[in-house]
Amino acid sequence: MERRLTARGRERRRQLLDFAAERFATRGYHSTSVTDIIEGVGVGKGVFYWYFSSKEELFLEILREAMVELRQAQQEAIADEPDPVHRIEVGIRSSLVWLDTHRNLFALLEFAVGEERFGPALRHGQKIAVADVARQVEMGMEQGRIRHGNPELLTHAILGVTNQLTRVFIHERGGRGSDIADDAVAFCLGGLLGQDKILSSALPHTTVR
Amino acid sequence: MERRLTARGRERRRQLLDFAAERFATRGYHSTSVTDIIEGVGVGKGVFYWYFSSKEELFLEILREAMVELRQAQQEAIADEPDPVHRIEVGIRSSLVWLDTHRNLFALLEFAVGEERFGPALRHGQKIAVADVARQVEMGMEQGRIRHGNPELLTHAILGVTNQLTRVFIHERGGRGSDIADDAVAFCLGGLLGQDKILSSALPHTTVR
Amino acid sequence: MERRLTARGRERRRQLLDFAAERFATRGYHSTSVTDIIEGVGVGKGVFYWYFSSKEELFLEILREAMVELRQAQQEAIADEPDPVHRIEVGIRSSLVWLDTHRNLFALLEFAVGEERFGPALRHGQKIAVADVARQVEMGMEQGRIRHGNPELLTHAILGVTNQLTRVFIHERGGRGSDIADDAVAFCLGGLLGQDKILSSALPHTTVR
Amino acid sequence: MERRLTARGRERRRQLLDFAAERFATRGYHSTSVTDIIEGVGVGKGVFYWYFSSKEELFLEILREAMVELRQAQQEAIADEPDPVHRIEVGIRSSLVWLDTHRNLFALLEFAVGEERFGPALRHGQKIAVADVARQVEMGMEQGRIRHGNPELLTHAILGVTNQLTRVFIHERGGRGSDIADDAVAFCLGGLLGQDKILSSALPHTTVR
DNA sequence: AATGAATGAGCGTTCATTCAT
DNA sequence: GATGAATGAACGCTCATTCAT
Repeated sequence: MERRLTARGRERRRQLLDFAAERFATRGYHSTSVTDIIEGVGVGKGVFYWYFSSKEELFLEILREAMVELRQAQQEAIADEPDPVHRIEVGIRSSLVWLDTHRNLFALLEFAVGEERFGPALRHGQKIAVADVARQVEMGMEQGRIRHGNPELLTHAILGVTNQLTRVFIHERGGRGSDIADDAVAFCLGGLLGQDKILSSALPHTTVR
Repeated sequence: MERRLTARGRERRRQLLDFAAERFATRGYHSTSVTDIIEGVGVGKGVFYWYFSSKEELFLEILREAMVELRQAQQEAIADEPDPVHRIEVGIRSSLVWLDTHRNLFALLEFAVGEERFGPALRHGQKIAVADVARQVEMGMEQGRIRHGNPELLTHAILGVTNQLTRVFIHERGGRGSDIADDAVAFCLGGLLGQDKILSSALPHTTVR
Repeated sequence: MERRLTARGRERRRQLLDFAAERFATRGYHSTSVTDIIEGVGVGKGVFYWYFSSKEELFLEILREAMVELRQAQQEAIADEPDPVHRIEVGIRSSLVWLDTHRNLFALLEFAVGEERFGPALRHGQKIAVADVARQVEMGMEQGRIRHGNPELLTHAILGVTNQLTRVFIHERGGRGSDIADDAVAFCLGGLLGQDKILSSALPHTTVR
Repeated sequence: MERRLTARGRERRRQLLDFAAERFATRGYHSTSVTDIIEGVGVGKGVFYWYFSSKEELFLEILREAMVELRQAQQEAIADEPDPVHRIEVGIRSSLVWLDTHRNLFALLEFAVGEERFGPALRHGQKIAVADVARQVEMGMEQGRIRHGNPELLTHAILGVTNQLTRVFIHERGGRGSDIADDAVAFCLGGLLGQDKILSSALPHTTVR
């Protein structure tokens, strides 16, 4: 599959990638057949397998590209920020904006989470993204700005917030990323900075079934 | 499908439901065929279609049951709690415990999120669960215990945290729900109670690409 | 694939087996598609895969049956013969007769020889058949009726003669097995009984490029 | 296809022929794609179709060359032999040696036997080879050295012996051609020279099912 | 003489669903 | 209630061949 492509070839590949991403996002991976894709692009079956070794590989390629792009957006956004807490905030905001402008890719990421096959690739990408943020969290802790805790876990909590808000308020309800950014940031920073005393589990009457 | 079932019939139905849930969770929805299920239970094809009109309906049934059970667990847990903030905390803890003891069902919920077909049913169930919690959040606001904001959005933020932590620390890494409960609660309550001043977006140099 | 079949099922299976054997023999394995077979029998695709796990398995099944049948014919033919040399002769004759009445199966065996995939099954079957004959050859040697030599090699020589004569005079030219039986037997017995002195390689002027 | 080739062109053609022969022999005709061949040689698709009109034609070309070479080896070997029986013996020996040193081509011949498409070409080549030997057999009969019979049939019997021994002892078991030559010659000459009296079919109790 | 891109019929196989018994 | 058999559309994929450059 290490194929040297001409300019025309790269263009075709892009066409397939873009059309497929759109289809996968709107119709789902399983409901989108290779035939759908090549008919949509207007080429023969062979073309598809000239550029991709399988439907699965195509999907993985889209997934990888999406994760790389999202990370780049985050990196560029925080590049000029020296303060770790600001960096986290700016990272959250830039993520929401990117996920807003690339809604179809968010749908793909959502789908991939629930699929055994794509889990590894997704976890790999997420590991990198999480490490980026966790480093800021750790720095914040060292500076006494963020309460003591497990940086990785806190990072996942942030990720959970941004993903869920994106899913519900942007993806399902068609809202704008910038509209929920303030709330997302407020909740996450509250979760990071908040004091331990708010934890009520010390109270004697708390029980869990 | 409104079928009056005998005791034996209900048992058969249960068998199919349980076996299918296990298979769907471990092997995935698409990789589990109706044939797999009926062979696993040891019955003929006709039996399957006697109890369920389609594979999809079977899955939806499992999904509905799971969501009802999760809600029941939460309701029972908070029944004795008068304080809204405590209720939220207890709700988070009971969710994590339930998701821990029903890992296979969590996998199903995860899968369903990414599938166009099961989105509506999932959103319907989630709507109810969210309304439950949002009521507590609202009450907390009225009592001045929780900072002002959109209760539904805050509830989704909580949901995002619990789901993500469950996915990563319980489902992927095989941890125990009770081990991450303190962190989840601390983050969420911090996010709910934290003051607005922590929001740094007021600072002049903050920009988002 | 260990499927309990009803009478009707066994009949269907037989239909598929017989039709496929005929097609494979006349048109070749690769040129006969699963679609050809099911259309020929007049059933749906699913039926094929209900009875056979793959086209390859179907072919192997036909192959196995053929080899078992051929061996049975030989065994029955020599059952009443006490003399090893007579047994060999009768074995040759019965083989030719069987290959004559089952020309399509001979074509399949011929094809299978040249195919990597079916080699093992074929060699397994041939091993058994060869062992049967080699035992007679050995006995003949012990009785001083057959010249000393490697029984297995001599058996393969016999096999080579019968196969080649079948291929050319029965299969290609449509002759009758009984018509060439005398010649085949004469040649093979000559090869088995002939004295060593006929080997001229001792002569000084014999050279091989 | 009657193309006037430059020296470089002939070289390319040879490269394709040799590489393809090797592949066909080791991987099989159907499992070797045109793409495999051109990638193995390191040229583009167009090159292939510049030298050969189809994959089938390429195979036929390899087949023809192999048969011509084998015949040449035999002819050269017997050139200095005046005695027909010696000629047959030397022919058998030289065949075994050639098939030993060209094992991959033997595999191709074996494959071609079972394929409808290549049968005619193979039969044509074999016809020539058989005629060569049959002439010697006939001469041997005229000289009273070989028992009376159908020269062509006896030639095919010889062919059957050499082919089967080559297949089993050289091709399958990796033995050396010269090691089985004595046995092959002994068996064949025995078959040719042996008296009619060894034919036991005259005995009253011989029956064939 | 040579290339990479494109074609598209055809392949073997799967599987949710229906049917006859 | 239950069975095994049957259906057939659809799938992902292959590959000999052709084409434009």
